[in-house]
Amino acid sequence: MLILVYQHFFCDLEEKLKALDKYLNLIKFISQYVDFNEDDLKSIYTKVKLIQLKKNQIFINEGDIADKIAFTNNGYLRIYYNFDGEEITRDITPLHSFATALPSFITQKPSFEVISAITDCELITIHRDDLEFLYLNYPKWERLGRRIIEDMFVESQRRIYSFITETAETRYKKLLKQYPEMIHDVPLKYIADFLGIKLQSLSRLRKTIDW
Amino acid sequence: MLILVYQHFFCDLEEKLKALDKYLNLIKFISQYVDFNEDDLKSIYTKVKLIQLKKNQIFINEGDIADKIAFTNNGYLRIYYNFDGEEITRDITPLHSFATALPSFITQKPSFEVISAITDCELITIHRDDLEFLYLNYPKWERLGRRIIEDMFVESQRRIYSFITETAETRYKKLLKQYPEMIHDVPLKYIADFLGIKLQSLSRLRKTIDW
DNA sequence: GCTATTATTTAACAATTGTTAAATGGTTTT
DNA sequence: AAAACCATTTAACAATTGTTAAATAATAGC
Repeated sequence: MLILVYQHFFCDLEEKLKALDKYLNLIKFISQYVDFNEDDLKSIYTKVKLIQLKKNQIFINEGDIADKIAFTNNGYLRIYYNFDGEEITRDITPLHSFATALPSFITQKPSFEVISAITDCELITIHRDDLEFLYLNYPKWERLGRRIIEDMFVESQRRIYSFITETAETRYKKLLKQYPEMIHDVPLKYIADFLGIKLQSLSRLRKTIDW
Repeated sequence: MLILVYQHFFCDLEEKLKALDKYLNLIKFISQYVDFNEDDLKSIYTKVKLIQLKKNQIFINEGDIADKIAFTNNGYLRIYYNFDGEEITRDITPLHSFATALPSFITQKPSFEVISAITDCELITIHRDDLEFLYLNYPKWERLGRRIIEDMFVESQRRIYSFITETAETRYKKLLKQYPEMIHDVPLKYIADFLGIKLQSLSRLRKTIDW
């Protein structure tokens, strides 16, 4: 089905190949949720933008009004905020997932959260107005948005369970198991934050793990 | 606006008053998100069911396939699962909010989570099929669903920040501040779970708090 | 390659939270 | 009212995590 969509979607070969290269991950991700035909996909094709971020470059800054969402085509983003003079990383986006500073995106008030690139990143972005346009004009897109955020909520709840029931060591082991490549690209200080412990505690914990 | 809707919505006085009594909280909640007219509201009026739960009665059990969502018209629900022979409470629903075992509700697989009544509860419930019907036939409902779950996600992320940056004492103080009435109706063991600490630790912490 | 910078580790000690077990207090049932 | 049950507190000790400070390792810039 996915292949079929692809074949009909892009008219000429060159464009087809270029788009395949660029948007395959996004289309794969979307197709998990809603069964899109070529017209549905066309509706987004003109709306999205492909951007590159260098390591440590900021996608959404503190005080910005978040007006775009990113899909990580490549690389890792982190979401953090400044707390007591320190940066507290709340989330590290897995490859091929969505991120924005949602409180600001929803309310259109200045963001307290910052989103920046841990590694060099390639992002597929869509502007809030365009997304809103899709939501209002294509019920399927609204449905897609709802389903994606539902899954993000469930994952978030799973993480809360892990804070309640698991030790930091267990959380670390499970993170490694779930995202084994992450450890190569993401500095430990961000991972420590994500796990809810201090960098030094993570380091100590890593030393004493018996696998 | 809300009043206006009400006036047009219900034809005869008796029905109007009864419904006002029953569904006011729900309609208030919904109206925060989407501007509904009387027709929109009518679309739900025939779909929802009002049910009463006694204290400790179960709304969705482990192994059930979650096929309904609850709005807490009155009383407190808790969401927990059985972990290592113990019940781990992940969430306590505030008054006038939605709850379901979402992973099961989404996937239609047996629920690992249990939802039960902490106090006597009055719930407004809607069946999954009916909600699905509303989603598919009324874009506004899909929109409502998306916006509610977005807010739930944001709240969930806020809680993750609190696990990362705050001590249990701070989390407890903030909970008291946010939901001062909760402490009267909800046993401390559930609150301890919610905060991610043991009952005994919460008790110790309560003793040493300097306000 | 050398230097400066950043990332990670190490260690000693402090604070917080968990564990176990028992006591106290409150409610419900009989 | 007494008994049984559940909720909460208390306490001693254990385990985990935080704090501070420094050493070592790795990386980036020159």
